[in-house]
Amino acid sequence: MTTPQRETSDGTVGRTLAVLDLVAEFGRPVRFAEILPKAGLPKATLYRFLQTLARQDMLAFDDSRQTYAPGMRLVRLAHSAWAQSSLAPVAQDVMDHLARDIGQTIHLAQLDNGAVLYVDKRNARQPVEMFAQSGKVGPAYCTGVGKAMLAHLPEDRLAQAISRQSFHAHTDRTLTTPAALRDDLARIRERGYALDDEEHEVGIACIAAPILSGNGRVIGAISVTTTTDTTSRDQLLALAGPVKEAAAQIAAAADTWRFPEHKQA
Amino acid sequence: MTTPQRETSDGTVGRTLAVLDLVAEFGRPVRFAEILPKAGLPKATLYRFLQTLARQDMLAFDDSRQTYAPGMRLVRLAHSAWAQSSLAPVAQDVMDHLARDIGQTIHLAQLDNGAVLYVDKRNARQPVEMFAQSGKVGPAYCTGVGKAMLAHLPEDRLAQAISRQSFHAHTDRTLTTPAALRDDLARIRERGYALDDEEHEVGIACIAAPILSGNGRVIGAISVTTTTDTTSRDQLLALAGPVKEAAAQIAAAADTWRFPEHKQA
DNA sequence: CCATTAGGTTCCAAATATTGAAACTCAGTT
DNA sequence: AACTGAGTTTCAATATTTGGAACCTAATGG
Repeated sequence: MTTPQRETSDGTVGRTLAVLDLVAEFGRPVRFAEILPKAGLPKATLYRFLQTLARQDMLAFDDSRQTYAPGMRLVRLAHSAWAQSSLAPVAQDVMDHLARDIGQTIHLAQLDNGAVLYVDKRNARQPVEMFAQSGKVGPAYCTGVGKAMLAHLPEDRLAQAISRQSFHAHTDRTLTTPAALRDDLARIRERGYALDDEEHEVGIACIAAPILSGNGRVIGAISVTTTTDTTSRDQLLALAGPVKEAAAQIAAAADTWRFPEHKQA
Repeated sequence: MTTPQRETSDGTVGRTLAVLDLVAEFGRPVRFAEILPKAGLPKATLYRFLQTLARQDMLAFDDSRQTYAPGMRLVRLAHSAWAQSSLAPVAQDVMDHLARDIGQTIHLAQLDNGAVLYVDKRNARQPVEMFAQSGKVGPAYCTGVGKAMLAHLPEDRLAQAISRQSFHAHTDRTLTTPAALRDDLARIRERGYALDDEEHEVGIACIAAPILSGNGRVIGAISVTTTTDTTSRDQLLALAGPVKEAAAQIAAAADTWRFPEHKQA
């Protein structure tokens, strides 16, 4: 039906998963009473949902503190998701090479509900930061990877994505209107790369390129991040080539990619 | 009702999540027909479950190939889980130090349903392997971290965990009986560290220490992995000190750990 | 020290969503 | 043209979910 209501979610499963999201959003262990008002569910119902999620190990309940936090089953499942549904495994080699070649922090991201979902990363120096970065979400309208992806979205999906942006002025260079953003997106399409010139964080700039599949759909983006005090704008722009090249390689790899055969006894 | 059928799991949510696990276990995109026999559910029911999961972005459905794979929402959620329910954030500094000091691959793991769940890792050299390692599960009976944790489980939970082990002889040194394992666990308790001397993979040895909370419960384990052709047994044993030390530090950090305060406008 | 409240938990009849056998659709075969 | 296998939809029967209200505790405070 054309009921533009919020047909929020389907069935018990949907409602329960919404609660899971809610708990995850807190970013810290939460108590029943903190969730209740935000959930908009009757006490008894929320209670049952939390119980179920906890029994299912989707949430971990801390007896002593009486708090709920996302459970380890999610980590297990996500490993699977990351390994088979993300661009990360396919892009691994390209990421390694690019990281070695230019020695800067690089990110691999995908678009997820209008937001940027980072799926892999290489740090300039440090050993890792793992998951600490993979799985993280960020805004699309003010990051290099975000804009690179938005720029190549078909109009309907773009409109939808834009409507979900919050347009918070993180810095005084942040684009804060759909119009300004659309202008930039047009430029990005022409150049083939996106710039985030301190739009998200002061002192941080990055250059990003979209990863386009054979049929022209955006399937992700890759970016190099630098600090303005160690890297000039020209130096950053000089990276456009390598970044676009890497994006193209990942795209090619993704088109070829077939799942490695598995078999278990 | 008094139909003591298979009350396998709770409600629709439980049954749906079981299907999610099932899909994840395949380790590759799967088609409806492949899932059906393993699910033990009526066609229509399985179909609805998959639909729901896909709509919820817990599964990604590939239109062209008609396959289901774990979805990106899991990656988002897992980030949250990892950041707040795992030992990883607390152990970060200790991991970094240990990695720097001994320059070998180190793992941080937790026990999850009788299996080892790796939650963090530092590679000897390479930039990363990310998620590729975090979220991975492995056997408990033949890995250093696994045995270190089993050794400190209270009897009831140990018995339960042991009953879940598959005791596959990965190498000719693998302990393949509960009795042999229990012997080793006793030794581990005495020494304070566990050894995996090519029990899981030929040419790979590791030394691991349990991470015990203030009240004596195992909350995880940490290990150093080496290859037998670059490191002698004595050299490996010499790492017992640093590993135990690191474990103790993580334990201490975990006991102190309070969640950093958050607030959003 | 009892009264009061706030955070949790349990009940249970009514309302609803789930169930799954069967029928159906849409390729690809034979 | 009839068949087959994979995937999708239907729909009445029925098991599940629902949530208001009662019920437990600790805590809090007067």
